[in-house]
This record gives sequence, C-alpha cells and structure tokens, in this order.
Amino acid sequence: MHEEIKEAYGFLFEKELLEEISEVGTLKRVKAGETIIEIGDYVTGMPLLIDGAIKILREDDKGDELLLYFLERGDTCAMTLSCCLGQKKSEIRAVAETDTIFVMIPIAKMEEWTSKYKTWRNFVFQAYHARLSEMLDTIDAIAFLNMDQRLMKYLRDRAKIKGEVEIQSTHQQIAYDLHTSRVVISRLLKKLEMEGKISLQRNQIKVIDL
Amino acid sequence: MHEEIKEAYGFLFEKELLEEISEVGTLKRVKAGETIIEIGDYVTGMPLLIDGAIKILREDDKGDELLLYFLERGDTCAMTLSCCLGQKKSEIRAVAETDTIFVMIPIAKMEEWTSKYKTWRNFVFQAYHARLSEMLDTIDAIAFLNMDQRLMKYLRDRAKIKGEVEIQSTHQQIAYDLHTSRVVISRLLKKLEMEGKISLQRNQIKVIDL
DNA sequence: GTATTGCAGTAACAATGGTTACAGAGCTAC
DNA sequence: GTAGCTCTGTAACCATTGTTACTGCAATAC
Repeated sequence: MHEEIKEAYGFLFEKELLEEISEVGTLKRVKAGETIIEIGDYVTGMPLLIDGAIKILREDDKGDELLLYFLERGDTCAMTLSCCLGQKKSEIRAVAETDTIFVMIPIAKMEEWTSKYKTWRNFVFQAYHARLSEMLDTIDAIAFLNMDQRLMKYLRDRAKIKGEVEIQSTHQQIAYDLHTSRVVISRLLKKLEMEGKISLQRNQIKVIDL
Repeated sequence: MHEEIKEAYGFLFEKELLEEISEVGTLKRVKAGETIIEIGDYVTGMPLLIDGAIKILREDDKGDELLLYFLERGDTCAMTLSCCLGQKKSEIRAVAETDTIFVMIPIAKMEEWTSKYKTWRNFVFQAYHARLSEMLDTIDAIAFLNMDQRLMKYLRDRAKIKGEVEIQSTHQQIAYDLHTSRVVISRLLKKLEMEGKISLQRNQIKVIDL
C-alpha cells in the first residue's frame, strides 16, 4: 500500500506522514457506480483519492438530484472533512464514477496531523480552496448558463475525467445529474449531433468537437 | 479597538491572539452600500467582522450578478482566505449590506497564526465549513426552488440580517441579487402581497408572514 | 425464432420566467 | 405650484424548459 500512496502523494507529504497514512489508513477499492457515502450517513473518515474518480451529488427533499463536481486523484472531499470536524451527517452523496481506489483516514488522525504537519495543513486548506472553486463553478453553470451550454460543459467534463471521447451513459442518467428530464436531454443531444459536435449511439455519446 | 475585538471574538481566542489581532489588524468602517472588494482585485488581507453585514456576490462575464450569501458578526470570508493562500485575485464582490465594522488582518499573520494557535486554526476551518454550507444552500435554492420561493427565502434572510421586518430596497435591486428582471420581482411581490404575506410601499417591503 | 424490457426520438402542449412597452404614482428640485 | 426623475404595476408576448404520450429500435431472455 505504501507504494500507491507514495506515488499519488509523495510530492506533497514528507516520509513520516506517508508512513503514518500507510499505518492508520485503510485502502478501499470500489467499482464504478457504487455509492461510497449516502446523504445522512455519519462520516467516519476522510478519503484520499489514489486513482479513479468520484462524483459528488446533492439531493433535495423530493429526491431530485444535482451533480456538484468530480473528485480525482490527489483530491479529498472537503465536504466530508467539514462534516468530520462538526461530527455531522453527510450533506452529499458520493458515487464512484469509474473504478476507484482511495485511502480512508480516521477522523482523529486527521485532526492530529493538522497541528503536526505543515504539509498536511496546507493540503487541507488547498482542498477547501479547490472545493469552493468547484462550487462557484457549479453555481455559475446553473445560474448563468442555459441547459444546452450546461450539457456541453457536462460532456466536456466527463470526457476529461475519463480521458476518452466516448461517454457511456443513458440520457436518463445525464438528466439526473443536471436535474432536468430525459426528454430535454434527448432533444438537446440530438441538436448537438445535428451541429456535428457529438455522435450518438445507444448508451454512448462520442465527443467530436465541443 | 481591543475592546471591540474582545467583545466579538473573546469567547473564541486566547488573550495573546486577541492582542496580536489588535496589534497588526486595521479597523475599518464602511457605510451601507459601499463596495469592500471588487472582482479581480488582489486580496491583501482577511476581514474579521465585528459588526454589521456584508453581502457576497458573484458576477458572470456579461456583468450579470448573483447573491451568494451574507457575512455577519463573527464571520470571515473563506473565499478571501482561499485567495490569500493562493495569492490570487478575488473571485467575488463584497458589498456592505449595513454599516459595517471589521478588522483587516495581513495575509502573512494569518498564515503564522495557523501554526501558532489552535483556536485560530479551528476558527479558519469553521469558516470554511460555514461558507461551504452557505454555498450548498445557495445551490439548493437556484437548482431546486422556483423564483417565488427563492424570493421568499431572500426576503426572510434579509429581514433576519437586519433584525427588522422592513426591508429598504427597490425591486430592481432585488432582481439583481436574484439574477432575474425587475418585472418578474414586481409580479411576484404583488402576488405575495395579495396572499397577505408582505405589504408594499415605495422603496420598502414589510414582511408580515413568510 | 418471439416476447419482453429498456432506451431513444419526437410531437404537442403547459408552465415558468424573461422582454418590451407603457401608464401612473411618489418624490425632489425649482 | 409643476417639471423631471425614479419606482411600481400591468399587459402582451416570447423563449426556454418541463410534461405527457406514443412510436420504434436494440438488446436480452426464453
């Protein structure tokens, strides 16, 4: 396990911290599509992403969803982190976007390291900063963009995360992420295809030029 | 100055930290309506609110605005804080909602205190946590609520911040905050008045039962 | 092969919110 | 007083998004 952590975080943390992480962290592997944390769950630890991607979703009282952002290698979930400190329940749902590997750190340790290691402190601040930026980005999208532009941004983001131009997904799944209806997504995707920006197959969208 | 800081932050920070704040901080007073920081400005310090309220706004490239949240006594702007660490330009605009007093802390000090004082560290984490929560709240509102409900929430929030049921504001100003048009706000306010939830005068809205 | 299921395409319509245009009310300056 | 300005109310219309309903295609099970 040490090697995987070192590879992903070696450039950030000193040897002692990497060793501590190896010691107290638990390595977890989840398959694409698996739910990692559910809204209302008590947060028991903090995940450090080694490989893969996780999508973070918000849900309202009627069960409507909205994608907030993706976490990638080297990221951690500041939202979770916040919950840790407050001993609160999770405000969000986390679902593996691809097959994912991460290390789970117990809450107590992460508090201890905050005073012990400057690199850890900076990492945590950096994580908060990154999450705030992503949230701003999300707000910009839902406040200032029309659905067609939001959809284009969404497709670009997903293609980038996966590192491929093909996106495996049904229109309904996209509709959930963008908090709209399947019909709207089908309509807009067809329009994008007409414009030569994507090509459509069953369960797959190929990004050509977005 | 020491007294004002002690009154607002005495329950959080130890004597030495309060003294350091008094020493290096600059007390600022701004009138309601004044802009405290503009998008693109370099961030030179971090504000600790002593009294009053500040509203934080986001703007898109076309100049359209959106209210993100309010800061009150005891709050600090985590967004600013983020910018400090990254030496970046401000992503947001801050405008005094009421007459406001705050202490400006130089960046260097706030980094130093992060390792020196546990109480300061907790305060900073707490600030990040609070801002993330507010952002989630804002996202919920724009993603899941209709304009009439967003308007009601907005009026409730403003009445609470000011501690009065009368809100001094034109319909146009409200429209800017909610990123919509004056006509829409007038229409909805009239509907709320019909329902007996508010009463309307020129430049003033009185909250009756929201 | 056929039946079943899930997915995508499309039309018609409804609801919400945004835009334009204009009238009138209230305040201020003179 | 009245001239000029800002703010509010309202109607009519448009654009975008959401909803309902139905069709046909592709994959899978049998």
